[in-house]
Amino acid sequence: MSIDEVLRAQDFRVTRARTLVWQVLDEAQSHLSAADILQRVHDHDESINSSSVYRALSLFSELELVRETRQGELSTWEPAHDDAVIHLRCELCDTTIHFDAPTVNNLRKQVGNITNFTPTSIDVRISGVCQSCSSAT
Amino acid sequence: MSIDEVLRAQDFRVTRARTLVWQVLDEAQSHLSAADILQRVHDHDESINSSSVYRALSLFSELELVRETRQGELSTWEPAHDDAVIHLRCELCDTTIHFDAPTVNNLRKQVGNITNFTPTSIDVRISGVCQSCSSAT
DNA sequence: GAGTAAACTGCGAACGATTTGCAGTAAGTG
DNA sequence: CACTTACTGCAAATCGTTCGCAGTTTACTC
Repeated sequence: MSIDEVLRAQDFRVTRARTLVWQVLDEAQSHLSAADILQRVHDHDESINSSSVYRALSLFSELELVRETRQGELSTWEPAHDDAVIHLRCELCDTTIHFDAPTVNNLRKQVGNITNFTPTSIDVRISGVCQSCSSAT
Repeated sequence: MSIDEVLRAQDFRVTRARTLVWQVLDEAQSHLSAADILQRVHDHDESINSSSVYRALSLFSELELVRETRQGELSTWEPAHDDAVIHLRCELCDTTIHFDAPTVNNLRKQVGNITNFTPTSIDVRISGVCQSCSSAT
């Protein structure tokens, strides 16, 4: 289902701002800051305002089409994905990559079994140095 | 080693603001926002300014005496602790509790072995509903 | 204790990412 | 094409956090 269809199916209008923001996130498939997104949107259409970008992002969040994450000072967004994924964030270049680890689900179960806490979502983040930064010494 | 000694050992001065901020964090042993901290500091001394609280927190962060975390909109601070600890955050009451899970270290090793990413710190957060909130239905 | 240099504080102004109010624009419908 | 109203651009507001500066405290020496 395309973004247009998703929007229309829920009675939201398909607008240039929304389409472009989605396209940018979908093409990048990585963590982008609001500034990144705005810049890439502007590559397609200078006239889109930052408010519209924020408004599109918050709509997409509500529809659970994107996932917002705080990284250091600012928020980043990426297309929504399964949460049994580890975010590896490079301290040098600030890039985040994904690592698919089924173990994460065990961790979640473990907590559910041992404690009286009922988990709904899990978020595993590891900071460190990525391959390209460590080889670029 | 008391906070006073830690500070003096590194040639920082022991001041009322620093002492109070540390005392508040140490007594709470939980995640406090800057506003929480300021308020509790003010319970002891009205004259301490918020800038001083922020400055104390950022000093303590550099000395790795406290750990700063982003929770939703704002930052929270807590005394530093081992990172093989899972943060369980209740979606209803916004409280964060700790769960000691040795498995976390396995996860870290796994990533180190399988990928070319060199981990330095790991942060596992689980959202859900805590016991008191789920029984208070 | 008094004297000193430098570190630290309070204050208020600045900052910067995000949000909001409003008047105008454009998406969807018939 | 005409009409309704959701959505947008703009500029101003918000709000947690940071910063510059003048005045105060700390730690140190005598």
